[in-house]
Amino acid sequence: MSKVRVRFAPSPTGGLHLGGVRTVLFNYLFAKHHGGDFIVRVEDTDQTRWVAGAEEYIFDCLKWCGLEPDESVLHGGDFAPYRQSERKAIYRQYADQLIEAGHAYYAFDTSEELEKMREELKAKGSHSLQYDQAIRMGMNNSLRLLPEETAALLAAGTPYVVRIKMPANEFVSFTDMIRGELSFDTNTVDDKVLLKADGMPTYHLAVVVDDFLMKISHAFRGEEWLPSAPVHILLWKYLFGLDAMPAWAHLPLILKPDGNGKLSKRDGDRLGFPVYAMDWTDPKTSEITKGFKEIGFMPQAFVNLLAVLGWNDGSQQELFSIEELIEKFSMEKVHKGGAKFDYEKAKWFNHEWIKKSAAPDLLSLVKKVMESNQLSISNDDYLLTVIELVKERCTLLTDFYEQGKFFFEAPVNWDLPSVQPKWDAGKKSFFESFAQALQTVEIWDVASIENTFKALATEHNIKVGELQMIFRVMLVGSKMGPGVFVIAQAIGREDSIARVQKALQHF
RNA sequence: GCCGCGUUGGUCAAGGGGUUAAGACGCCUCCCUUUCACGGAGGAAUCACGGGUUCGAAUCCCGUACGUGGUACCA
Repeated sequence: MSKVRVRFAPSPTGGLHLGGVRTVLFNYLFAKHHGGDFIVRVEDTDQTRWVAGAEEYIFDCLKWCGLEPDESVLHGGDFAPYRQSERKAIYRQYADQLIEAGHAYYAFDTSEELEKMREELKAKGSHSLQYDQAIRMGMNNSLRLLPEETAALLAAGTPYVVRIKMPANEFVSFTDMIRGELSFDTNTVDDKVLLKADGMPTYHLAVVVDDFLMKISHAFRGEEWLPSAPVHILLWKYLFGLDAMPAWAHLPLILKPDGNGKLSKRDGDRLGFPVYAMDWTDPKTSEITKGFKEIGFMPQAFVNLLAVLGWNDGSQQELFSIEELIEKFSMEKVHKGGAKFDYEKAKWFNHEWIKKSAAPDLLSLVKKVMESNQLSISNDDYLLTVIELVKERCTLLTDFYEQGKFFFEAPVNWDLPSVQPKWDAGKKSFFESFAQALQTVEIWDVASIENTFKALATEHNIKVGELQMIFRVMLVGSKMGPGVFVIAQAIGREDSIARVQKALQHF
């Protein structure tokens, strides 16, 4: 087998959807598993849908995910250009070739005429509203027109498109790596537009031409492309021969969690979770759509959760590093059916990744979180200690602020409702003595602080438990966080004493 | 409407003729911790339906239902 080469072909029309990232991921994993190349080709043939900044944003997302292409607009490569708008001239000759061979034709129908045609079909109660063999001889195209008429129209500069001429009574079949043998009746497929009036190819032509020219060995895309697969297969047959055609796999869709249909950005807004990989700002409306990155996901977790949405290796393993995924991934194990996205499970993956990450690997990420909350970090070693102490209770990276801020700042208000019912003169006197005792603790560590605390409690004849809760609220402000004595040790002697004394004035 | 694809607990899923039908998320109970998590022990909950084939179907076949995608000079 020749070298494995796969491509992801986004169109720069907006934010990068989770389903898009998963398509990237499956492409990437397959390529790397087989020692092949991963190519990103920008499909910007629709100028009306082009959005400023979208292309750059897509590459930023891939970078964040760690799924870097071997070849692309950004990375270069032997098959440049990688932007279809820059390849415009290439497609025309293949369209001409198809026309000459009788596999395609010129169509001069205006959009009004097309609309009228569909209206009429509908009125007649037709089952199909397609531009197909049933109606094409009644339309304004080179199939019906005399050659002279066509030539005259072309000479006059009449706008036209090129359509594929779907053959009658044929079955187009191919093997899908996920679904197996698939077969389509050409009678049910329409004469798709190949070249638009502006001279740009549609997806149908461009994907076939570029996959050939770029020596793509395996073509993976979403399930929504299945119905037009016969068009692509036929184009391969007419243009380059079926032997050169890449192997296909149509990936299952990612569905909305609650009801029906493909997951969309709207569902995220509605249900309160991100759908895009990173924050996306609409250049027209300046509206920001939240991304997984900014919400607090680790890229490893994001990649992990996407990988197991529609794929698993048959074992019970759920946590995979990218290296393990590359090793274990196989297209045959990808499911046929779509999967509903479950944000709760997504968060669980992130939680697991935070727990299993070593503090130094979390350092810069957590530092950013702290700093974006106006908490400046001057001591990395101290932050490392804090990370180690609180990471198991952080589901999102952004949780590190709530879970860790009291290590840096004394509380300004306290959970008084929990303290006051238990607060009395005896407790007050205990803490006064305790603050003093802390001055003289010789070695400032957990055991010494705890021993001092407990000995003093016994002396004052008060139950240790109640005292501990109050001590916690003094240090933290609320009933949360790691062990109290661990916190005391971490924040240090001066700070611990100061917090107790300050609390004493407010309780 | 027409064409295609799909269907194992609420969700992700293993299992591809004989299983008490794994596991995970979430939920509930308990233990640990006089905090919150982590961790641990339990629990409720599933093969869409109807026909075949077979000694035996979650597994194979056919229907039906439901879901979903396409049906653009969008990708």
